Amino acid sequence: MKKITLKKTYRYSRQRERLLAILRSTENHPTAIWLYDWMKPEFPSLSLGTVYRNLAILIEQGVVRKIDAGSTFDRFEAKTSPHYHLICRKCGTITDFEKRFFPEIDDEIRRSTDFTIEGHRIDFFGTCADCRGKS
Amino acid sequence: MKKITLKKTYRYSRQRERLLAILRSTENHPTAIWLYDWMKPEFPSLSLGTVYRNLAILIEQGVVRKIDAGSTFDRFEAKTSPHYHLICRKCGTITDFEKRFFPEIDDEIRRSTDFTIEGHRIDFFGTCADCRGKS
DNA sequence: CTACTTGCAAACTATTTGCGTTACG
DNA sequence: CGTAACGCAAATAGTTTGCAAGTAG
Repeated sequence: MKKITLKKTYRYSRQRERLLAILRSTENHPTAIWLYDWMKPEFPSLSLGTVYRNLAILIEQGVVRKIDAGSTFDRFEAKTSPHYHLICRKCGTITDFEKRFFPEIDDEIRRSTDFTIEGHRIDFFGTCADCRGKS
Repeated sequence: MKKITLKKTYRYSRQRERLLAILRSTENHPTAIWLYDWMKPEFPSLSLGTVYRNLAILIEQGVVRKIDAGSTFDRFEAKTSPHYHLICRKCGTITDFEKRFFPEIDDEIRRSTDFTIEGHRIDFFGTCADCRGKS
């Protein structure tokens, strides 16, 4: 009696296509407004609501991920390979760290808890090279 | 020419003392309102602003930590030993996972980046035992 | 005494939503 | 054509803040 995950279909939208393209082409981990400002010249009548609605859809599709970095606002990234984040406490910059040292970590936890683990996140907090110099 | 970390002193407050005591005595990872509701009987004129202000102070003192669990609201915990979180995607419950499998992880990253690492967090996402049964 | 903390209420801000219009399929 | 997606603006919701009054040191 297992429930089949229903595969919702979404209609094509130029705005959403562009949104994903931008997310995929940037090294940043943009906020909603950053994305909005970036798209605005191309879509003069774009609204923030549309950005948020499409981000939600892309997240549901599993191609975009929301990041909680302790800020008051959300950041987003196009989901690619698993990676970790280096979050600077001074300037808030998030840098990806591609190499995976601990691919076996999920299994390790699975063995010792009664929790169905789908994935994990590892974030490192500290000071980035740029900020270290500053007083 | 290194800047000395200034040690700000805080005046005693019954509300703050109680707040910390509650945070330390609970297994939950409470929200601000949960704490507010819990304290209200003892401090009938308590305001939410006071809860938030004191949480900020306790965080600055390093005895309380804010948790980003993907919700729209913040959760808090009294900082004790380092541990990981199991976050249930269905009910939002956060369970502590005390055992540390990877104490050496910070050093491992330090060796390969130009980032001053102060600490890290590891959160696991999935479904808790209670929610697994539900359709 | 004096200045940190509180309670109250108003302000803020990021995000969400209702509604009439546009446009994909 | 039917209905998902849009733009717009108003609504939410969690958190922060200004100010007058209370209180620790």
